Amino acid sequence: MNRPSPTVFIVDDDESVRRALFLSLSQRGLAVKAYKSAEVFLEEYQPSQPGCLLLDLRLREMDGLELQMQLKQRHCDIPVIFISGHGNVSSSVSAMKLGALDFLEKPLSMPTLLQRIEIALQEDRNRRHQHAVKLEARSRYAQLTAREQQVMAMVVLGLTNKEIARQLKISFRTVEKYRASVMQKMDVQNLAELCHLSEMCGLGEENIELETEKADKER
Amino acid sequence: MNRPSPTVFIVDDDESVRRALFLSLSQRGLAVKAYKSAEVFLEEYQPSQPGCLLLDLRLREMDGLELQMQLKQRHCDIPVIFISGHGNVSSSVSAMKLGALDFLEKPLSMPTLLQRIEIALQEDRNRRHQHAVKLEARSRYAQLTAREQQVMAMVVLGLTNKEIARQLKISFRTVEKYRASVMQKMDVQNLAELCHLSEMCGLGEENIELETEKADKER
DNA sequence: TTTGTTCTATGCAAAAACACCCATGTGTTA
DNA sequence: TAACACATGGGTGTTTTTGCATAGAACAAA
Repeated sequence: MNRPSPTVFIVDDDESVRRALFLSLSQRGLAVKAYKSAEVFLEEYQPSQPGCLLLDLRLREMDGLELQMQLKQRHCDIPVIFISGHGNVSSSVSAMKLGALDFLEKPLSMPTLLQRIEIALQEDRNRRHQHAVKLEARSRYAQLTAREQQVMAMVVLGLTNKEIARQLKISFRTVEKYRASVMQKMDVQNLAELCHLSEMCGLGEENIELETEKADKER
Repeated sequence: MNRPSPTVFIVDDDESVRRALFLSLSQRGLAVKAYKSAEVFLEEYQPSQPGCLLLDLRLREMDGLELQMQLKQRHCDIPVIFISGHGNVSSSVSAMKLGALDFLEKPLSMPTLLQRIEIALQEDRNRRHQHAVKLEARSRYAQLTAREQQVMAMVVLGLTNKEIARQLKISFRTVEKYRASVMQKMDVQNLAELCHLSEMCGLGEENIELETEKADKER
């Protein structure tokens, strides 16, 4: 697989700004792509492409905040640096509350911008790594059968095979079987790793419904 | 133990603003305490006191951002709502990056303010709950002996007693003993719970140093 | 219809964890 | 010195987990 190099995406409706940024950033060895509107960017952007987004607050049709929300809705968590000529406090606070990494005002100081871009690209690497780990675990989890998912959820809660068997009203030995399948399919060597994976990726919280433990006498 | 009711702390150097806010908020049944400077607040504030902080950006000596940083340094994570008469984008962005919950501009809309205060108080409850859980776990962890902490770290990584024994160059039986102590002192019933606790509270990542597993032949 | 997957159940044996009991040596502290 | 906490080792026995092998019933897909 080829690793695309991180790209600085620019969305600004001012042609001269786009050109200036494009030149300065390219000159420093960064890959740059510029768009004149949020709509065009949304159309073309591939979430698999690593990078960060320099986003102008005020745009013709869809404005910067709206684009940010759209990206959020589509679960694109590319780091966003807002850039604004006539930004006010209210919009900058909204942007930050929505998760923007930074909010810079024109005229831009090139050293500052470059530094923030560095931070944003690093943040992107971190997020992508986290995301990859999560995806990998989720894909393995998806390969478990319904029963196996149930058993896994209970195992991670610390129930013993016998307790699980009672809850599910199946044989103790059958639970052992499922448990072994889970360990194999999730590709973990021990309970601790399974717990770790489960916590990291928030797996299995949905399909458990425990009875309230009536008589624990019969073992 | 008596549960102090959540308090809205106000730090503003304008006497009339303090009085106005005090009155409006008290009227709505909120406990309010007002301070005329960051210094006085820092002096009097007890981190154990639940609530939120309405903080004026511009103050005479220490300004709002400086106070926010001071609080952060002292690990007080009281939710902060900034209030500013002549705030600019740059300071509002700094405040948000430092973790402020919100940043409102004067003149204040009372319904908005009340709504944000509600959010802040809820956030405070959440943070305090999290913090209490963490403290409880950490205090139990602190009662473990050095050896027990080492063993716990390895157990949570999924090592078996035999593997741990090899790493620490002590007897397998001794490890069993430590492991049992850990489970008892940490007050958990099974490995899953211990892992959960450890992940939640970031315990034990410091005192492990594993060898690189040379020959696994001798068991 | 055959093939494949899933859910179910069981037998057997080894490994691991857990729960009691015991003891020794080495410090620190009252 | 006596009491105490800690690290260390061991005995014995139970419970739990794990690995491997077998196998029937239900159901869906080829």
